[in-house]
Amino acid sequence: MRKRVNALAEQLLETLEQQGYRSTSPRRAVAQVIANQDKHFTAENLREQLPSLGRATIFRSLKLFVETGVLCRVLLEDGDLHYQLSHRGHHHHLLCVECGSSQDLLGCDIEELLQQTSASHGFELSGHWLEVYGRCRSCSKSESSAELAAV
Amino acid sequence: MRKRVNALAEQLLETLEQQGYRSTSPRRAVAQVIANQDKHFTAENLREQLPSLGRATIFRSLKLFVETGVLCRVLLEDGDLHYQLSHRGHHHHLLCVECGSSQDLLGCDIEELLQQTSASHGFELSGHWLEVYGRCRSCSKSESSAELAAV
DNA sequence: ATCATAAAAGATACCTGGTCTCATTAAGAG
DNA sequence: CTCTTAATGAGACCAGGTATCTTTTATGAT
Ligand SMILES: [Mn+2]
Ligand SMILES: [Mn+2]
Ligand SMILES: [Zn+2]
Ligand SMILES: [Zn+2]
Repeated sequence: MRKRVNALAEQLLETLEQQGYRSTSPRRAVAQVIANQDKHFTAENLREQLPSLGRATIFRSLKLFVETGVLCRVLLEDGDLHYQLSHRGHHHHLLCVECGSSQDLLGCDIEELLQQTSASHGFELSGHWLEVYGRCRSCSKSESSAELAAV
Repeated sequence: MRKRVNALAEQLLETLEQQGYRSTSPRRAVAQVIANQDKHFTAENLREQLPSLGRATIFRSLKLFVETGVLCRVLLEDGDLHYQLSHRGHHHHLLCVECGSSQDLLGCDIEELLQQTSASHGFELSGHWLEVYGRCRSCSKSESSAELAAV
């Protein structure tokens, strides 16, 4: 599994290089860490794991990885902004309000619905932002077991 | 028109009172100002218009008006958070990226679509956040005229 | 009308997440 | 290997918002 992670980290760097950015050692370190992350994380989380990097560098590389499509931003229900490895291209997230896990919603089937609704308001659609909140499978499962136990 | 605004402002305050909050003079001032606003605005805008109020009071009353359903938050495409008089109940916004105007989208017809999609991922939907970006009727009109003119 | 009490205000310190500046370092193309 | 330019790190700064504490004020009970 370690090997896989390194492979992923290298892939992320390649994406940068392909877009003309240098592969510096801070960026390699950041790529390592985000490849290891299995949940969405904050800039602060990243900083804790890379205390030797300058703070500005952390923010700069986050921004860069977002711009190059490696990371995406995730808006939590409480308004907090997190980052997460991105499936390239437009997609949305199912965010579990219980355990904080997130699942990607790949096909964006609301686009055409939105298109219609917008048009009917004389509005020329150019984009949208959607986050979906709820309970993931395992959390709703354990909640129902808890309910049973409580009876 | 001034009379109407006052009527609106009073309505906003009544909403607070009905929910057990006191009608204080800072809150009356804030209600006046937000009733006068015809676009979404920031905490800072509010502060400029009410320089005599304490900064914390501005933020506290914004929060309160949001909680009581008088204001809603609007997430701009660049990530900025604005406030705006709210239609009560769940709704979304059509935000013009050109002129910054916003239009409410009242019927939330994506709910059932989302419900299905979530269910198919084993996800128990509890809420969502959606903002729609594009060009409003008058902006797309003037853009097409500009195009014609440029030929 | 007065009073007691709890809520709210205001000043101000603090916090989080992020940008700017500027001097220094290091990729990487030639 | 050298040169150029991008990138880094330190640190000041900024925006938006919260916490703490003391003083003020709205409101319900007398
Ligand atoms: Mn994503
Ligand atoms: Mn709204
Ligand atoms: Zn969960
Ligand atoms: Zn417009």
